[in-house]
Amino acid sequence: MKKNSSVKSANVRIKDIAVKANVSAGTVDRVIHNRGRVAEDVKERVLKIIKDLNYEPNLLARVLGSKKKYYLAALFPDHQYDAFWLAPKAGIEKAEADLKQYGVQIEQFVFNPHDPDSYVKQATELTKRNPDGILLSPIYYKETLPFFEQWKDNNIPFVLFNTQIADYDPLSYIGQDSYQSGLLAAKIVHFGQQTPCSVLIAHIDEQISNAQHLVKKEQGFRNYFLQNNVEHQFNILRVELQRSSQSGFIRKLDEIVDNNPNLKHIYVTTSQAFEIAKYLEQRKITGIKLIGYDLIAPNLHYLNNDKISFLINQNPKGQGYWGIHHLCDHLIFKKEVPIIKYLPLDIVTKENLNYFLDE
Amino acid sequence: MKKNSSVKSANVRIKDIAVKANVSAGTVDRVIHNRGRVAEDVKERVLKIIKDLNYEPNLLARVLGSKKKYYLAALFPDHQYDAFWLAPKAGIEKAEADLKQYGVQIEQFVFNPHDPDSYVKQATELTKRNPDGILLSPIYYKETLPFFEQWKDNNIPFVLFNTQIADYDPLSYIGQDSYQSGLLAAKIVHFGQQTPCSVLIAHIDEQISNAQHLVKKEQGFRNYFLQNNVEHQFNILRVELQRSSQSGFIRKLDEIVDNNPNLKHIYVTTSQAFEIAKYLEQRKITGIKLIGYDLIAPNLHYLNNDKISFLINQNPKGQGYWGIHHLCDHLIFKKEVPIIKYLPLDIVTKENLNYFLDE
DNA sequence: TAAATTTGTGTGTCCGCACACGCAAATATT
DNA sequence: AATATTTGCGTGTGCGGACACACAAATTTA
Repeated sequence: MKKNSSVKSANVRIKDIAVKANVSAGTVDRVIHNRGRVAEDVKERVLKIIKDLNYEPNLLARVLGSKKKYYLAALFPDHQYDAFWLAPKAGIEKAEADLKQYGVQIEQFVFNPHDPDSYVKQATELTKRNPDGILLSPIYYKETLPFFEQWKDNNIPFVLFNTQIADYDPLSYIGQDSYQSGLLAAKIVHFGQQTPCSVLIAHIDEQISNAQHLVKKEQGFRNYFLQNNVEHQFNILRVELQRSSQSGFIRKLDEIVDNNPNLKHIYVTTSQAFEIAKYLEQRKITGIKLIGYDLIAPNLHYLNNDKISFLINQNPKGQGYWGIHHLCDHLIFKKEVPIIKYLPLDIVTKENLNYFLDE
Repeated sequence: MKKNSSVKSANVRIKDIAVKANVSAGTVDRVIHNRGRVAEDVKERVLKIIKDLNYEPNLLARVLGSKKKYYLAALFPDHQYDAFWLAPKAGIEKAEADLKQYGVQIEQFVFNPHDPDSYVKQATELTKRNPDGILLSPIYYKETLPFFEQWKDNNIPFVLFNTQIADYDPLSYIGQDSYQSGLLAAKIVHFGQQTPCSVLIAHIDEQISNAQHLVKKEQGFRNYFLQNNVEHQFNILRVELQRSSQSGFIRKLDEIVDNNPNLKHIYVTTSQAFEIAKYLEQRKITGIKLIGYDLIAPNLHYLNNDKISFLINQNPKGQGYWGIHHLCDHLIFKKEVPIIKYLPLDIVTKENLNYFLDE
């Protein structure tokens, strides 16, 4: 019974529906696509049969028959400024290759992540192209909103990744759960530390004010100790560092290290853990364990060195890949798309690094 | 230049080749499929043009046009005996849904993992069905070889997962890198332990003799300490336990615990970490940290309890999923398939568990 | 040398769907 | 009442490729 219905459903064609409804294929087609020009009673009859027979259109034939091309646009920072962005780019390109057969073509718009004007300029350019769908990492909140509004008016679906902005309901958000990753980092620290000690949270190279995700990471990190009733064992410090000021960077660290002989762990909330590793190496400090983010080359160097214990990774390649796929699921395959998709928080260490490097 | 060639290649059709070669589409078709009946010089001319134009067949049209159906078979243990197998099963079914459009249909053959006869029986049944491709977890070495031979003779590609047998070169192997996962477990133990202590390796419910992967896990685990020159800090014990003998199970553990007051970590090489957790809970022993494998329900219970610190997971759902995909890449899409594909070794803890549960 | 095969090639139909077009009947406009 | 428009429906072609078939020319066989 059950078996038959599911097996059969794969083979129901428009023609079958037409026969059963005593109309022509064209009429069924008009019903399916809501093109009008169908008598109300006939329409309902057809609709009922479609439902009864569990009709599922053959996507291959659909795509082949409609010669429609889909132009998608992707907006994200130039990897020249931050190697992190190589990964989403690769994911986007992989998705493009996967979906080429379906008439998908993607144009990339990259901008300087330190320059809002560059962002706006690229977003404007992108909008002019009037793509069928947009994938973007909206790192500038204020600057982004007008574009959201415009896209919404033009009915262009857009998917966000890496940075979330909930206004103007995007089709979907793909990315990191910053709070949770803070919790996770704390768990690792806790596991690695039985005796009381100091722990430093280091925010590097981003203005906290403009980076909500750093705040959330810190909250998650701190809350872990509270939730597990071990806050008395951990003296939590924090610091904001800028790489641009080399001397300030070192001075601040020196001060912290000198004043906290019991410092055992540093949690770097950005991808710049390698800067701390470099510092520790230069100062010949051992016994401080490092946890950071992102599998970029300088981090990997220190991970393989055992100077960095763990890197937390949230599949940046997958973010690009799934972002494009979500757009296509919506546009081409008319599938439901989850409003939010968090990719797994991977704990990466020297011993399992390999598996995360390619795919 | 480069740009043009890649953009254009998407649109080369058989017809275009035919025109350029001054032959009909049928002839080009015969060349492409090596159906013979083409003059040698014409064949070479066509082949050259195909290459020059960078022709890539439109897969959608291909699948649509050839009404060929692909019957695949999957052979793996019944999840009734070990919940682990629910995951590969789910992956296989997901792949089936993905590939249904391409005419793929999969039949599952499940067996009792404790009974070689059951394995052989199902494998025989499967072979009778003469599928176009086979995905299997060949947990019985000796019993498997004759089937490999038979399939090889019949030119039926087969993909292995979870358990590797290199003889008779399968199309591909997908699964775990046991040695590496042993290393990883040791890394975690090492990170969590600054002072000298005892560590127990527990093999539960499998005869070591028949389970090469357990041996490899143990090797990896031990070698970590050697490679990092910390073997003197860790007193490594080992034990083989059988759940079938409840009293023996407890007696052996009691003995070890009593004789090793400094025991701080237990590494369970199978999915039965929960049994140890249960034991520790009953004996009200705290201060011993547990690392195990696989996200099965009883393990998750103790993971959420903080009785198990970490579970190592090698995406069992993905194993089923990718296994089927590899078969189809080979059979349908004529793509190169990697001979070996290790899925990421995930370190799972209470704090990132959610991400690994569905996808 | 005539008949039977074997090459080599082109043509046509189908796969399931999208979409344009054609056309009669019903309805609206003047 | 004659004409114009709209509604409701069917037909036909194309998407790119697979495959069956037809058929002339080249070869083989008798």
